[in-house]
Amino acid sequence: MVRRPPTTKYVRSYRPARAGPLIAAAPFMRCDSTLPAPLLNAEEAARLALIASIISFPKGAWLYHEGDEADFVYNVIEGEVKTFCAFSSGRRRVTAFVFPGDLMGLAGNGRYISTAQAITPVTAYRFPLRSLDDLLRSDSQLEHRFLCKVCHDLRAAQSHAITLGRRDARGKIAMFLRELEVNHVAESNVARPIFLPMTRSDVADYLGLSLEAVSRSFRKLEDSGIIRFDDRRDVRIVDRARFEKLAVAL
Amino acid sequence: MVRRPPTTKYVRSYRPARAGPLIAAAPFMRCDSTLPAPLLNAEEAARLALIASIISFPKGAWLYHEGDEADFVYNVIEGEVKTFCAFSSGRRRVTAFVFPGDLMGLAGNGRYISTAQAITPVTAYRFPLRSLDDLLRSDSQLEHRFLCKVCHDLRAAQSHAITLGRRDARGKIAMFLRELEVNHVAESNVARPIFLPMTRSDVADYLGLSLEAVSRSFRKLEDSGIIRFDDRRDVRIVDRARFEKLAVAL
DNA sequence: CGCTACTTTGATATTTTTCAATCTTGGTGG
DNA sequence: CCACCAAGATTGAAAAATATCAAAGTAGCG
Repeated sequence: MVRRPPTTKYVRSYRPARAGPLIAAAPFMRCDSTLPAPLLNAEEAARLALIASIISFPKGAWLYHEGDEADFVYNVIEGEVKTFCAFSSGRRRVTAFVFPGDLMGLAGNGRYISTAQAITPVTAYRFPLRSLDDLLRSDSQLEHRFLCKVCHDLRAAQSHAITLGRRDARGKIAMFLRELEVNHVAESNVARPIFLPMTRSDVADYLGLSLEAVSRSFRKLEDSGIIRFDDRRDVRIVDRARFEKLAVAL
Repeated sequence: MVRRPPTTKYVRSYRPARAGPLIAAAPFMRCDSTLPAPLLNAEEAARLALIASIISFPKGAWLYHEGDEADFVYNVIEGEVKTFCAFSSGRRRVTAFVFPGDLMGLAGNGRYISTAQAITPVTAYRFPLRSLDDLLRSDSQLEHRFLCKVCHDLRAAQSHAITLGRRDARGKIAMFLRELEVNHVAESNVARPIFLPMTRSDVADYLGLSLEAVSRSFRKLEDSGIIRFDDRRDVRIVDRARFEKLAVAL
């Protein structure tokens, strides 16, 4: 029933631009900032790089499929990915948007629990699960970093669940925008519009709304003067105070 | 604004009935079963027990509060706990129900991200975060177990998000019941009614519904002959086929 | 045995989903 | 370089569902 295009393979063998994987997460223990920060130091990244290859995917490519044997874990370097579950009704539920610094494919117990598709051209480190498992078992320090990252992702998933629990479309959209914004801030401190690499339909599947509701909510927010679209993919928060009032979990 | 009863402290210093903590999770790597299974062997449990104390809480007690310094991690031995976020509107969102074999309090980055309250009398192992962190750093094997467990919880949180994404109350209820049922099966293979330790209001806050919608959905399912209540807290699946049709993510 | 907290049930109002049609935009190829 | 095409996005009107408000019914606990 579910269409299953083959997993796209585009191994590029160029040299890493960086010393190694960048894994971002808010720290596990007490710390000043709650913002995601690079988790690995140069040496740790280098150890990881030894088992990694770099792989690139064009926009729309499938990285892996729900139910497939989980052979690889990915660490996104550039671009954005969505992970989703597709149901027999044709409906989809997006479980996460994956950004640079994030891990993907780790959550499967032997098999991937969701399908991953590139929503922009993507470059990522790819770790054979087998090698990664061996490495982590023998490298306690590195394993601790992974534990931090997964805890971070768990928090993010719970936060997503809180967003989904809201019953007003505009509130969901506001919380979603703020989530994206935090990501931006983490990347650079420049105040720039929030970039929406995903389609309205993806947003709908992520927030548990119809795509029409997403479209209408964006419009209402813009008409109220709370946000402003530069174009369909770039939004600015115009009225911060009212925006925050909406985005505060209700 | 938010009422904040003091964290209840009832340290009981009896000897553990078991050799040590029981942490349940579906395995990380490929494996036959996807059901949660005990993750620790006797030796691992013993090592953990060295830094643990056993603590008991009466029904309704607060284990910790959102925003508090995260000093302890808990492993539930008996009883059930809910973790939730309370908002200024007085509304609550239940992020998880915690059962025996589960971990709690691990996800905070220095501070707890939710409030934990016992919904039945609870007994739990309590690990000082500081000691646990030291132990995990020095005990790679044990750390790997924790990584498995957190991955498991991440999957569970994403599954929760999928449930929340549904727009029909009955479907949400069905998925919720199945989630509880899997938990039961893991505990023992006996076919017995599904026990609902939480209130309808808790269920509503977990599923993003009003408590009236929860009540009505239960009734509709019972009137349709799909489920049957022995009493308000014990449900049986009467018509498995139709139940599964509902519970399949739509 | 009575109180209190939790549940159920009913009627109404609000929202969103659906269904359908139109409009944009980005990409392709002539 | 421009026109065309297809996927994505918007908008409108009607229908369905849940939220809300209000009141009455249960059950558990001391």
